[in-house]
Amino acid sequence: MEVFLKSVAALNDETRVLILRFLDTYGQTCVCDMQASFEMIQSRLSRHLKILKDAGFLWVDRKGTWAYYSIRKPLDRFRSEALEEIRHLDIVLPALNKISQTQGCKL
Amino acid sequence: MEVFLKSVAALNDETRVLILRFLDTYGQTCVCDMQASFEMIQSRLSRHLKILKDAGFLWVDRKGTWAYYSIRKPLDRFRSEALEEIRHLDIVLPALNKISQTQGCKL
DNA sequence: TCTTTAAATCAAGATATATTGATATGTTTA
DNA sequence: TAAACATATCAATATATCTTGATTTAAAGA
Repeated sequence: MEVFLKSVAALNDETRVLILRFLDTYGQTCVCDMQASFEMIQSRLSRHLKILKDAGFLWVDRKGTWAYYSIRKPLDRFRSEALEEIRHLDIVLPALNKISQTQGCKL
Repeated sequence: MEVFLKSVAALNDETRVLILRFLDTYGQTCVCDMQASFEMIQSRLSRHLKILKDAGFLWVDRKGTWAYYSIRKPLDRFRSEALEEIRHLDIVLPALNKISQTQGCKL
């Protein structure tokens, strides 16, 4: 029950659904590029990423001070069904703003 | 997005997960039997049933003053996957206490 | 080692959701 | 039509979650 409710709680927020859709669309992305793309303040984004990670949806790859998040694979059945549902939602996704490649992550 | 989040929000509560499992296990049940089975105060149960119904998980059949709730069929893909997941959770379900058949719903 | 940078965590306030007890609605029966 | 009953809704409080800004951690480079 705990694990199921944790997955559901993670899905129960529009911001996190957008993040899942974003990562599903653009693939592995570093935190600062997500910050720039979503124009979201760092602590807020970080918190949502943690919740999604702790609920088993995301994987983090750390390189130095940078953190690259991606959809965890494989997802179990329920989580991948949720993702499939999210994939078909009519959402306006922000463009991928890869500031990391140009000016670095000075935000 | 709205509809998806409404489904997810409905699932995001242990009591409601129990109710879904209960109705999936025992089939259509009247409110007062659920009250008796869960030993739950009436307004609380009624609220949770409404949330599940409004989220598309339940169907209500009214006969006079009585209301019989059941899992709505057919469920769409995401909702039925959620139900399938709930079906496999390790839950201690209360026994079905059919007070409606013996003393009526005097609670 | 000191500074800079990226990310995570913390604390406070704002917002949303759950619970309870009281009241309202609507149907049946006396 | 009045009373009893099953269920729904409301109002107040309690609890949980989200947002923000500040602080902390940890890695890299000067």
